[in-house]
Amino acid sequence: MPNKSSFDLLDYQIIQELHADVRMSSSEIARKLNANERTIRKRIDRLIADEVIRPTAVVNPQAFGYVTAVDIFLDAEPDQEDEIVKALLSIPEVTYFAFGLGSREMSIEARFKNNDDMREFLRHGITAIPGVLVKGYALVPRILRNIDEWMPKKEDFGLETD
Amino acid sequence: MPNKSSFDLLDYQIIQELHADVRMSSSEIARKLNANERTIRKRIDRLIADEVIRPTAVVNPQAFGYVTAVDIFLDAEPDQEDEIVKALLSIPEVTYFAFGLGSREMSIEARFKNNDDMREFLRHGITAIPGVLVKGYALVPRILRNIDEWMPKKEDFGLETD
DNA sequence: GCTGAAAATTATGCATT
DNA sequence: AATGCATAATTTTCAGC
Repeated sequence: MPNKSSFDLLDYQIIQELHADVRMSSSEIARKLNANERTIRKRIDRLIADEVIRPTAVVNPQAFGYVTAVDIFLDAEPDQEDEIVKALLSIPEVTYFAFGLGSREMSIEARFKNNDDMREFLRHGITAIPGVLVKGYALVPRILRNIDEWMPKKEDFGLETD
Repeated sequence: MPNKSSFDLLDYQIIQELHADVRMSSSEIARKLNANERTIRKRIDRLIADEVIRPTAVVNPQAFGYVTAVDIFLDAEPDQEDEIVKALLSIPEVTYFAFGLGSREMSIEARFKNNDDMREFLRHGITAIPGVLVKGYALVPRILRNIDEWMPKKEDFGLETD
């Protein structure tokens, strides 16, 4: 079956390199991949412009003392969805925020420096938002992988597996 | 109350700039912050060495056709924890993986290109791992924030709020 | 821990295929 | 879409404060 992916081997290799070290210079990538520096740069620019990759500095919450994480499952009043979304996104402790299937379902992950802060948030922080009900929550003692560590498969670039 | 944060205003500003655009040159950051380029570079190197920030290219699953996400809650046989962790981390579709409170509890988030792939994973992919039981799962139609977008508060740098 | 100055490296703009 | 070339900008190295 022919693959009509819009990416090729060079894209795959560039993304691999940038994923491992986004500060690597285009010249060095070009050297490693036996390609022209100008070509590499244009590819990188296009990958960024097309929002295929987003170069950023991911901040480690633990370095700032945020050692506790909790997943919170919410029931949100549909009439106030816009306000609720806005309120949740404005909370700095919220590190993840997603909609569930039903129009009322939302889930967040939040980080805290200690159990008191977490408890305070669960009891007074989150419930202070009008239209929000905490359906349940679960402590998350250890996170082993996050989206920023994700990489597509080789096949996603229209390439055969090794 | 005096704050004994190990970070200062300059660190805060540097992280802000890099978070917004990690490709920004040290020279440009220095210009924006009225600091010396050498100073900025050393600060950046230290922030990276101390694992406060991790410069990377976050890959957008949607750009590769991964349009569906599902949260899966697992019951894992404690005796086989090591093997299960290894197996889960080796699955490319898994974009999030965390332990729950109990020694048996794990949760993952996985991405798929379509519902068939997701269903296949739920019915045969995940359950093929010895010692793993799917307790439940929930579709995630839309994700509004992820950890890579997180930034500490100004107070976390030992600074007053505006 | 911060800064200076020269050398090496890299990025950019323009043109060509 | 990829590349060569000249110029501008940045990073690096070594040093001193």
